[in-house]
Amino acid sequence: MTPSLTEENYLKAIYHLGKMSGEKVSVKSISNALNINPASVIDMLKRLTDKKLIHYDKSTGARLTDKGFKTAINIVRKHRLWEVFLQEKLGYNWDEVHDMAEQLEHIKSADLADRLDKYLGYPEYDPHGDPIPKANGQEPAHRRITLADAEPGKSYSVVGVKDTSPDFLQYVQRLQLGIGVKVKVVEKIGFDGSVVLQVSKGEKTTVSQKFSENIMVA
Amino acid sequence: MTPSLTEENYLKAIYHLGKMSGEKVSVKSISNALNINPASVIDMLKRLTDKKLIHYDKSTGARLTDKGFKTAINIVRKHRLWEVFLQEKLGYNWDEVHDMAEQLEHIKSADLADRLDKYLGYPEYDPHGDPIPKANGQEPAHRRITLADAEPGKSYSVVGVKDTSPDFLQYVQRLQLGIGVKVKVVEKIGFDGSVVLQVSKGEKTTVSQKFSENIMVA
DNA sequence: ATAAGTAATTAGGTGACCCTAATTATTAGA
DNA sequence: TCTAATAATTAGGGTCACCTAATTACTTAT
Repeated sequence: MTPSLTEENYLKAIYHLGKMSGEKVSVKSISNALNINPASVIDMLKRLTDKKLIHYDKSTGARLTDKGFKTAINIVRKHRLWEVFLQEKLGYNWDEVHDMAEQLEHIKSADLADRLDKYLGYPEYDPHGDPIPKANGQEPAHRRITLADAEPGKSYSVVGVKDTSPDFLQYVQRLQLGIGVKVKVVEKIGFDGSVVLQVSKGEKTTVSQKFSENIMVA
Repeated sequence: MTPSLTEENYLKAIYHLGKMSGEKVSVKSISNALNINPASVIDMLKRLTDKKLIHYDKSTGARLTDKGFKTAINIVRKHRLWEVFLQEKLGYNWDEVHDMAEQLEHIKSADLADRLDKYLGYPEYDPHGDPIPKANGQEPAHRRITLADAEPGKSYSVVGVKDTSPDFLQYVQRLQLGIGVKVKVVEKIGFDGSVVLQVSKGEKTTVSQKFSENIMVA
């Protein structure tokens, strides 16, 4: 049976949580990510287990099976392709595409993603700088660090963000930190981890550690 | 409250049924159109009535309220715009776009349809020859008759189809009856209503009355 | 006018997904 | 180590959107 929209969202969440922190994907973390009550999450984990899309064990958390992984990576692929479409073809901004892509990623069709991929010229990254998985499920390698881990004195290119909340994305835009924008790390303040930046030959700005941890650079 | 996906599908069905036959939209007709049990249809008609999206009365059938009409026409608009996109931009065939558009029409966004419309160059008709409602809800007028009502001896242009089942659409393609294709009505058989056609200077073919009732020409 | 068919409706379920409240495990701090 | 906090789970519901079976209301043909 093809997974329901809701099941797809759980699989995607488990995929993201599993890769972002090597740690176990707990009921709590899923509950937080999807804003769903822990009791309901347990419900769903049972169903996903029955459908052999995940393995679940209290102590090790949830892990995607092969089948579950294929489903999840496919959704991620579609999400990111649609994001590229919305930005490149329809002219949306960086911070406007997420919600629509969240819906578009669930469109079912044998080859829509592949056609879209071709139409867009086989893009490697989405507007947030995240790599777009290939049709075969392979995710292009990408070596990225956050601004928090960047070396003072060096220059980097912005390749993406971690946080995707409107608040954050709007602040990012105000700082002119688009994809591909050059950023020089002037200094790191030891006291609180703040980072002093120079954005594309402009003035110096200081951002918090929390902020810097959410900007991906390469 | 914004209507659920299911509610949207009911509204769309009521819209189509209401316009195709000036007759009343009965429980039975909705049940047939959506392949849903009459009892369930009643359920839903109650809910749609509560939400003031339709008026329902056994003797007059279901009718869309202003609010319901706006919702329905918007879905139709999105459906047809997406069909154009799938054919024009992604290279799908006439008979492949329906199922995907059926899903895409439910994507929620303040201005996605308008951006798509602009991107596609404000098309007037979708690949089936059906008119695309404008953003303000106005449907471009179009004078079309079915092949069954066409006059023997005259030539017409195919502008669309009524049926959208794969079986039908594939047969249409086999007969080379694309949008804009010229068709000469050679003769009508009185006995069973069959129609003898000549498709774009090709050979003569005979089609059933049932078939001819589903081909729109102008 | 009445019987037979068809349409509409009611009653009583079901499964998917969600919730709250209560309970049991687990983990961490004094 | 024992207690307090946190996480996981169970029990019991709720809503949406569907179903079957039974009943009631129309229509139509004789």
